[in-house]
Amino acid sequence: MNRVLMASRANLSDIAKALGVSVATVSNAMSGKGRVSQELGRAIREKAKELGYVPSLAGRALSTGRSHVLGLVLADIGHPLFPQFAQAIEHAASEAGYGVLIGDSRGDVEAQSRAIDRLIERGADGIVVVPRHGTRIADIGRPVAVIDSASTPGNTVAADHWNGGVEMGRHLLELGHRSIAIIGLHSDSNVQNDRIGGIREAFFGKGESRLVWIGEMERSLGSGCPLGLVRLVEEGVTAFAAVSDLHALRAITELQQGGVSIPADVSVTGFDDLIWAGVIAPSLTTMRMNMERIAEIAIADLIWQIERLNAAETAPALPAPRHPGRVPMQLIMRQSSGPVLGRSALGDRASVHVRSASSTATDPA
Amino acid sequence: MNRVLMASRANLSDIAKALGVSVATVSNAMSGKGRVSQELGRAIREKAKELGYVPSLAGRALSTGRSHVLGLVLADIGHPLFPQFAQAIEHAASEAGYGVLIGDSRGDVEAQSRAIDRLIERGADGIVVVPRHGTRIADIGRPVAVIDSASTPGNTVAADHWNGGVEMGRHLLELGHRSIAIIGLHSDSNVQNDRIGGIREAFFGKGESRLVWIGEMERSLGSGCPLGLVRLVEEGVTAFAAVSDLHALRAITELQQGGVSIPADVSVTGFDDLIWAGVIAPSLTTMRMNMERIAEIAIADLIWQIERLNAAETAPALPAPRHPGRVPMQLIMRQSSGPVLGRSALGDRASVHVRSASSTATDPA
DNA sequence: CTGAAAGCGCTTACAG
DNA sequence: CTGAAAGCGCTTACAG
Repeated sequence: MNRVLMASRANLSDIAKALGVSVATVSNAMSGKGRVSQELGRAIREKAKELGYVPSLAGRALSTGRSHVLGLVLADIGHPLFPQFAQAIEHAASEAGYGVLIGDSRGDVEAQSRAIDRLIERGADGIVVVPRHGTRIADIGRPVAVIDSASTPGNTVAADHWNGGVEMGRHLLELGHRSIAIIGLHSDSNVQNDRIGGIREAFFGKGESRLVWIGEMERSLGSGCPLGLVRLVEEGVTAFAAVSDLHALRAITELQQGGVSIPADVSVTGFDDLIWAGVIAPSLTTMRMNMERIAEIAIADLIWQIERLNAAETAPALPAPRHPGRVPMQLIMRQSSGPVLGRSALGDRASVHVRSASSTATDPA
Repeated sequence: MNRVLMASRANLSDIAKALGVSVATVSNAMSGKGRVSQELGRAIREKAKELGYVPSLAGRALSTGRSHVLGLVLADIGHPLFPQFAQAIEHAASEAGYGVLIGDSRGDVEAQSRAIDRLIERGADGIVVVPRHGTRIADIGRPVAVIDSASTPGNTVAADHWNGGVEMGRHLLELGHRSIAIIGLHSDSNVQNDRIGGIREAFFGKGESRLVWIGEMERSLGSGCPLGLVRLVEEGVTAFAAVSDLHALRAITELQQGGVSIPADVSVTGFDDLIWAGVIAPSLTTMRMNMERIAEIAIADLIWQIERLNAAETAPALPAPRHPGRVPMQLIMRQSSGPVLGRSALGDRASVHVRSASSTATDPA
């Protein structure tokens, strides 16, 4: 019989009975709200531990109207950055006593709203959204924290992509590069636009930068098509600044396959410090977001919104949390970016080694 | 006043009042359980829609003792495979009416149990675990589905890693390869061991395969160290079969940097079809898991366990779901693996091009 | 076919 | 400082 009791979880009422007090008192003691005498409080907590008491979130949720669960919606859960986000958000939320429910919009804009709706129906108190490029989050009648870029209207917090771009540009300038190609996917991403804007700002008046849009090339040549980077090298480009490590990886392999050596012949840099950045050869110089900090701020902001909602007119308005909307990025210098060497002869050298896969690339126009 | 009512969500009681019936009947009509007359049922559902009724999961959870939330715990949420898992699990769970709460064990074995505990405290009805290499999941007194490898005790469902290995081995044999190197991380992963075992089985008596353990090399040379693959090519290896696309990527870049051309000089293959497999140059031949199917089966099994728990002695025992513990993998042939060409001269050719980063690699012993 | 009632586990004013 | 009571929204036997 004892076993039977052990099997089903103890609840407040069990503790109350065991101690001959009321559940209200037990509840107060556990939450530290209503004042309970020191000794009774201690006795209750002890008994709770003894019985292996675990509060029922469902019961609490029902009476407080708050689930202590947050939703996390990403434009594309399949994106290689998702793990970093998920890990950081989960950690920050967990520290604050919240669980994280995932929603997937599979890269589909319309599905994004449905994912958010589902999360809300599931009772999420608030939602963290890393929106799809060019999407605007509608008012969903519940707290939302948007992580995108400072230039996105309604953005809550994000890495300082623009300045990250500036720093990356400066890094390349310091290495002696004066003609670079910036590689992006498409122009409707605020994050990419900011990074690109920053790089160009750094180069303004000090060197020239041209743009390679992968998305456009793929639209005509098909996914995974060569980007024609070797030709750019022949034209004098000495560095490729990709706005994502994924594109940087693509550039590195295409260049290597074309016989261009990195960083001896050209430099390549990326963004985000994705999983492979440290292990490919050469290892990739990249610009990393401070996910921990971003997640912390997003969660703090969300929780503030949630609590303000609960406080309503009762308490004096909670002061809005002061936080920077932009969190600095960090340059991780690795092997793929190096000083400009004697590259004048490179054009010839590269063309000699060019092999089919990349040499057949049409113009990067 | 109408607005006020709209603002706070409608509940069963609102519907009941509006129609002059009892909440029990409304509940029955909505769930389709107790029999309710056709017309009343229709009227109720109509009114529910009109009022924008969204059931309260908290209320339901409290009365049924089931949260309809599942936990997803991965050894390492930072693993590049996590997005695939998360997406597939989220989808399958969502189809079955369950939400997915994420837990992160940050690659730490002990943290894995704590992550599971936290998820349970949050009320998860069951847990999907993709365990850390070499970990055994303790009985947590709640339904669990383990996704690892068929050779893991207690495994619920997984890709057929062994056979995937066999198929990959055959693919390489068909291309004419007779001497290959298999690249793995470390030997305490069942998944890796199965994949390796399969490849070796295919090669048994038909060619030779040697093993490169990245983990061991890194322990002595540091993370991201060169793997000495060019030397292996000089010794006659014509193909590298990595048990993960991450290692394949490392191999490809190291070989390319060393002046070895892929697939003209050697073939490289991977596993998992990670995000970059299709876009690097050359694109990567790999073996893909059927995540959708695996997730479906894991979720179905989990839900069966959950329902059996509820049914208890009442109903006749639910028949256990019949499912294959091993889901076939699929070979994705891309450019990185090709037929063996005249490679006799390769040894010299490669050594000529070798550059510092990889040429200084010590023995892969 | 429909409804009254109890209960899931917790919190929160309100009395004492 | 402590407790009795109501209520959060739903479900589930059990009557009618």
